[in-house]
Amino acid sequence: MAAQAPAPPKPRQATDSGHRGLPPLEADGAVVLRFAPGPSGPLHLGHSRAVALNHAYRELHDGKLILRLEDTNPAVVDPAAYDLIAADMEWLGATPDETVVQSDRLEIYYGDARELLSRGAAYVCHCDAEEWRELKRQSVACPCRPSEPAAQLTEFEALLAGGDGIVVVKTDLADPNPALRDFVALRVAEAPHPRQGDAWRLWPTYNFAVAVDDYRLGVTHVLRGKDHLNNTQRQQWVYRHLGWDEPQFIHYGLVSIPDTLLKTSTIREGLTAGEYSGWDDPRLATLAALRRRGYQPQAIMDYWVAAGVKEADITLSWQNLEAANRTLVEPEAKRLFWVPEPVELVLDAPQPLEKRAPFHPDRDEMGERRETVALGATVSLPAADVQKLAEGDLLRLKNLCNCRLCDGRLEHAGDNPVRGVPIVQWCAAGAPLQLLRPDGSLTDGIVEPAAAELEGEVVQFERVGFVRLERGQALFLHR
RNA sequence: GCUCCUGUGGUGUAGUCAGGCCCAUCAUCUCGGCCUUUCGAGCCGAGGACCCGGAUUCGAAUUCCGGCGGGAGCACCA
Repeated sequence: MAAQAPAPPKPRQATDSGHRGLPPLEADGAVVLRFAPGPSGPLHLGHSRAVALNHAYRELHDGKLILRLEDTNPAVVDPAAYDLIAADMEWLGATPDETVVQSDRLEIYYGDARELLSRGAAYVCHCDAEEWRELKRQSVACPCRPSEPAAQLTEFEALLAGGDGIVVVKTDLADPNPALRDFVALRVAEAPHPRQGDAWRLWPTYNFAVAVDDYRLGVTHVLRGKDHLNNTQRQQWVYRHLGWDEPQFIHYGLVSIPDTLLKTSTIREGLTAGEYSGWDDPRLATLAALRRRGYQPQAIMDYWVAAGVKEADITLSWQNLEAANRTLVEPEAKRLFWVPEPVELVLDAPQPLEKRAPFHPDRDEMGERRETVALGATVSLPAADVQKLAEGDLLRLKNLCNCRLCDGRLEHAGDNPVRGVPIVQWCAAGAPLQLLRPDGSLTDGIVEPAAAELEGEVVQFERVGFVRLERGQALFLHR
């Protein structure tokens, strides 16, 4: 007999114990969580919320976190994604305790499908897809639905061997919510699977595979976005049909991430069209791109924990995420002079001058950059700063000397800082270095020699912002 | 169209279940000041919110009713 309609997912109980951070889960034993992406590409900022929340709860309850790769649609599997996703999780500090791959588990789904069929809780359907949907819309059973379990099981074995058809989980056709009436559990996909070749032709759909796996892997808490609210109710039908105890379902609101392309399939299109240099193109919000620009995983994780698990939809604030990252990066970042759109001026000084500039203004132990500026040397200054200067104006070359703009040259005007005089970064020696911003724009500039030793590091270009140095270019992180 | 979720300053969040301790918390943000040889950091100060309307109550962000707004699902995708 078919089960009763499951109750809608219970709202999360607020059991905040007073301390900051996430409210503890209701749990009377071990806590098992899972992060379950489809391997269609590497992870992006949107995915990181699920990773962060599941990981935070694993830590809070000393539980277990499973990475489950949901690759039951051969058409959208990227073979490279399995490793990329694992690497992204590791970078975030959320290494899974266990990894399972759905395409390795087809026999398990078949077993539970047979059980559903034998209980009269599912049926094999050969109707035309359009007609079947239309009948559902009208709350009418299709002709395949009523036949006996024994006949259904025979149909199922036939379907495994060949032919067309689907396996459908019975729900309540009269459910007022059209999204909840009978859903497909298995369907035929003849395309070869990147990992399994043509070993299988009958593949489970998302809802069926998720229900089976969450139960069989012992998941106690299903933590995911609100967009799965209906899926939860569909999956609950499987639990009821098979007499399984349900995990606790928790849904957090949708996140909208402004000014950002997150859809993996769209990114992939841009990639094949040559629009992006790779998954880590700094214009993207993949974790690979953020990592490359110098984002610290902890900033991302902390951001999501602070956002919590409310069901209200939220908007990500880049400003706030940047602030979280800045507090992490600021104490460690060495300071460097980088001169954007440089203008060269001869510096007239009575003798060679020596620059002594600390790598960090608040941390002497990080050392300093020293450089001698020869007599009659040319220094580069930011064009924007030079333009603001009137003839005869006083200017301080940071960590070097004061000078005055006279006749297109800089005249030395004392060594000690003078209050109220604008202070600018400059370069005498130095190498050309372009700054690439997340909007894709490139700015030419010159960086001081000390940069050569700092490739790969997050540094601060004084008066410009934090950047990560690569060979031949700098990637803008944020102010 | 049907079904469901949700609404506290610019952003996120605490408080909402058990109405008064909330002229509302914290962070970020914005503005001003101090400090600083960076427009970074730090310190000090200020600014800014309970979607709207009724009802219940001595008292409502918190309860009830009605609006309005935002979002999602209705795939042989995940």
